Amino acid sequence: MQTLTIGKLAKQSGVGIDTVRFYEREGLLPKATRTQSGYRLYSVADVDRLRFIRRAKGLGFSLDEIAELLKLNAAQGNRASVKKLAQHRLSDLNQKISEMTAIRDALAALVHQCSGEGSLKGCPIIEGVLAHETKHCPETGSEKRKNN
Amino acid sequence: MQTLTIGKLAKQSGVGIDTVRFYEREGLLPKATRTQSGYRLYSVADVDRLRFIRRAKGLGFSLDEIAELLKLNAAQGNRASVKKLAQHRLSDLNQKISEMTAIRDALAALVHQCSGEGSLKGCPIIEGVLAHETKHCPETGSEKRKNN
DNA sequence: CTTGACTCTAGACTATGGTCTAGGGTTTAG
DNA sequence: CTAAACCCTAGACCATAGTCTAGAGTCAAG
Repeated sequence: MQTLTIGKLAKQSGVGIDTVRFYEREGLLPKATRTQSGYRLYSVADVDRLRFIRRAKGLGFSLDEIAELLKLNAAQGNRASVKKLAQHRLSDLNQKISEMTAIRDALAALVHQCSGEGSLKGCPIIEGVLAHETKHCPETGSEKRKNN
Repeated sequence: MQTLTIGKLAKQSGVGIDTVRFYEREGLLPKATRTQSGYRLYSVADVDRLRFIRRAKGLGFSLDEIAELLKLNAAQGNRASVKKLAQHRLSDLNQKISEMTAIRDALAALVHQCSGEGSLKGCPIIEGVLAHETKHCPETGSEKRKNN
């Protein structure tokens, strides 16, 4: 079984060297075995693991969620827990998509109304942003502990 | 014309006090006039400005973009530039929405295939993430300057 | 005049996901 | 043997958008 240095691993899995070390620190990759001089050694299984991480990231999983997925996998977890995680991600995605779509539609309407000519006085886009009632302000993030 | 202290301004515009100061530092609000003892003083125009910022943020503009919008407004910019900015945001949004939708569909298919029962061996979600070819990996952010 | 509410500053800290630097040691090709 | 290319560590730094802290000054009410 051939072993890889960190540079080869990084190249083969399409991430940066620093990223590999970062993932190790964060627990997404197990501590690598080392040569007597301290160099990390990897196997092709690690290439797969890194690719898994990349793809899961591509599916919008956060590193924390990916760690959980990998843990479930390693611990011979059951499908129910994996499915739950994936469903959670799915509804999160649906939520975000509908929020963004609402925003997109509001902005598109404004852009559509704007001739693109003349001064800013009465520009529908500027006015539109000024005029909007709080409808289009999804969580502004300032509802927690205002003015101390 | 009545003036407001920072606390009143923050309350009336629905942001935190620290946020007001932060926006001033970042150039989204002009340097406030001060009392002789150094307290910031604001007018109702500043309430409008802050509300503008909130709403633009709600429309997905970044603080940098909002600063640009405000600058255009202040500089009596023309509609063409505002429209350009808004269109840029719009296509950005459309791009993100379609990426997220593709991801959502891929994940939904995986979840749909998974019974939610049994061990992880052969779980369609895990296998799905492992099997995916690079199709569903939009910019992974590691194409810039890999392995130094 | 004191107390509490309010404000000031600079700078540290949060979360996310890395990326880069300095100052070394190691390995490999010529 | 030497130089390039590679690897190591700890810790700083990036962007984003704030949030919080410490220590001090100010303002209004009782």
